[in-house]
Amino acid sequence: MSITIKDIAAIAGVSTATVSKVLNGKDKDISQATREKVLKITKEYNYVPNNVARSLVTKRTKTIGLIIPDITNPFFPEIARGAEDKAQEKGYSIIFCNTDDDIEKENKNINMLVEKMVDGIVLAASAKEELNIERSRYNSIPLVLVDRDSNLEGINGKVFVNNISGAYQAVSYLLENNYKNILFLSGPLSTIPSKDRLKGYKKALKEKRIDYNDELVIEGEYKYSWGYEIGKKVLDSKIKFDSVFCGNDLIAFGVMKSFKDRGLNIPKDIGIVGYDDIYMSRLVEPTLTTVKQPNYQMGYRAVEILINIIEGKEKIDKDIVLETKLIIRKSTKV
Amino acid sequence: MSITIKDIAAIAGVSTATVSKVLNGKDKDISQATREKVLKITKEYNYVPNNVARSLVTKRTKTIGLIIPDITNPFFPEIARGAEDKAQEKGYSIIFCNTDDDIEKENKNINMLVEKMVDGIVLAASAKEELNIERSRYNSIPLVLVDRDSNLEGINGKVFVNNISGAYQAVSYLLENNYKNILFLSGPLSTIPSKDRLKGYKKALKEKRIDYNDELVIEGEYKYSWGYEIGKKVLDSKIKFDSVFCGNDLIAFGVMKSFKDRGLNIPKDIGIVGYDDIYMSRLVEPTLTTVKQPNYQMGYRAVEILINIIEGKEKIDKDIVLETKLIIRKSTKV
DNA sequence: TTGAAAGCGCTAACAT
DNA sequence: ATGTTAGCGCTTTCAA
Repeated sequence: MSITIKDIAAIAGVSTATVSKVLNGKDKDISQATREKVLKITKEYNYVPNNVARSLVTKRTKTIGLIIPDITNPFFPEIARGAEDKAQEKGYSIIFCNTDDDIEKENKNINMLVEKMVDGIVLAASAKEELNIERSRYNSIPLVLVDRDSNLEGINGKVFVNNISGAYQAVSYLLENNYKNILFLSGPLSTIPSKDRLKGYKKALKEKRIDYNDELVIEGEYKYSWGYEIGKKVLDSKIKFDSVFCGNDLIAFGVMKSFKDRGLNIPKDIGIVGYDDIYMSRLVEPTLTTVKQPNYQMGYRAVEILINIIEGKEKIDKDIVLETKLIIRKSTKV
Repeated sequence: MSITIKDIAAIAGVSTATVSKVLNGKDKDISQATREKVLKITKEYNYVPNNVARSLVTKRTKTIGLIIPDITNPFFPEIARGAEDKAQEKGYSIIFCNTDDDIEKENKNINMLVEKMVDGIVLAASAKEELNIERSRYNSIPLVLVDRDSNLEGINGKVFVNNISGAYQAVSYLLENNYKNILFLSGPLSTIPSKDRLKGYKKALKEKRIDYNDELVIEGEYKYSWGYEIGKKVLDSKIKFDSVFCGNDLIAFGVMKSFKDRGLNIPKDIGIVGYDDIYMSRLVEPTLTTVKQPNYQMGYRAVEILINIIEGKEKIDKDIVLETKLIIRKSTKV
């Protein structure tokens, strides 16, 4: 098919070993003359190294697997981008797989990656906690978790974001700006991040010596539609509140819409804070105060750790917790 | 390290050829007994096939490269997802790379993919038209273009969307609903899709026997901020219009905001149509009438064609043009 | 400074 | 029904 190292060697009148050496920069003791000759032929014949052959002997594919639930969910592209940037920087490439939070797909993907001999895997685990592929199948390959925890064995690193302090920041800010009764519209409390946000909410209250009132915490879904419905309901109920902390931005948008429909003014009548800082948050009316997660950083750091492990620079397992940032906009009054 | 086909063969007391045959289902003439024996050992020892060794001999990596400008741009995740779904369906995996519309990165990525011996490449070309990596470097590997055209040589397939009819649909709809003077806020007219949308705009006018007035076409950027600024300007100008067709949804959001700031009612005073149907379009107030592009389909079909070429099922080069769909919401009156 | 040779783990004729 | 053998294209001792 295409030209190989053997052809180059023949043309140059040297051995394949020599060609390999100059091509890999292991040419300390190769004469300048042959080096140049080889390089010239290489160019001339448009030689393309075959990395699968190389991988077979070096046992390194220079590729890493990235498993996420769904690239279509606005939360993940930034993670993927961060991961790819770091990988590219280090000469690695990324195979990516979507799992749709489906354990079966997740296992299938892991298997495929292992068979493709990836050097490591970054996994944003499925929300379901039941996952339990026999880790023995791929025990030797480094695995770092991103965003979500998992009960998988043999995890070599974790990069999460501090959801407790994220919620804490948001709620404290509300409290400091004279909002007293903060409704918390949470996503499903089955996941750790959701639970942590609730913890942060409580922590902020406690610090300001405000009693926790569980009537003010409502569990729902991370969806616009739920925000919209619950917004109406809550207005019709006897629950007293002057502000809302939402589990994510979509819920916030939904709530906002339902409040505006009822003629309420945001932030004058009710303050609203979201979570995620998705692109839309700066476009809605009023613009949304929200908690920004360092998604790009998560992907980037995860791959960084992974490559360090792969290349033996990192000895011990490593856990990293990234901090969130409160983005203050117009849906809260100061 | 881990167990190989040779080990399995030794344990089972058969040859590697036999093991290979049963593992690959080429076992028509293998006795049931040995088949079972091999399979059992395979399970027992947790054998994982080494795909790089396999690829070296079969010359198939079962992986394809996906090159896009930026997964972080809301336009691309759907394409990526469609591509991955089709790939997975066919037992392929996807290596993905971001180019940031940077020719150099694009070339670097293509080279990397070629060296990794991918079976084919799906490319959403950079917006810049100058691209011209020597196609000879990877002449043999199938390449299909998605979304954007390119002057690359040796392209084996193209999957685009019909921007002419997309714009035509939008503008015709406006015209049919008694809007007379349609402002077209276009993105940069240097790209084919933008040019095509202008063509569609003109075509719709012509069909309704309305004279084209170039004062009503303004070229700008595909950004919220540009939409916002131009919206104000246009209101201050003497340009007469009763509706706006926007090059994309972001522009539409910007325009909408500037009009609402001036106390105009949408759609009563002015109708607005966007392009892309990004997630936000259904959340803004009023919800946005817009043109939906079949992005998922684009990715899906591109990989479908690519795999057909790879597997020799497709002989001739193939071009596909997908149709858009007008999503009617509340930013236009009926 | 260079080369011979072994081998990475697997597949695929071709024998038997 | 099973095994022998020759590679795939490359890297890497080790020897020259």
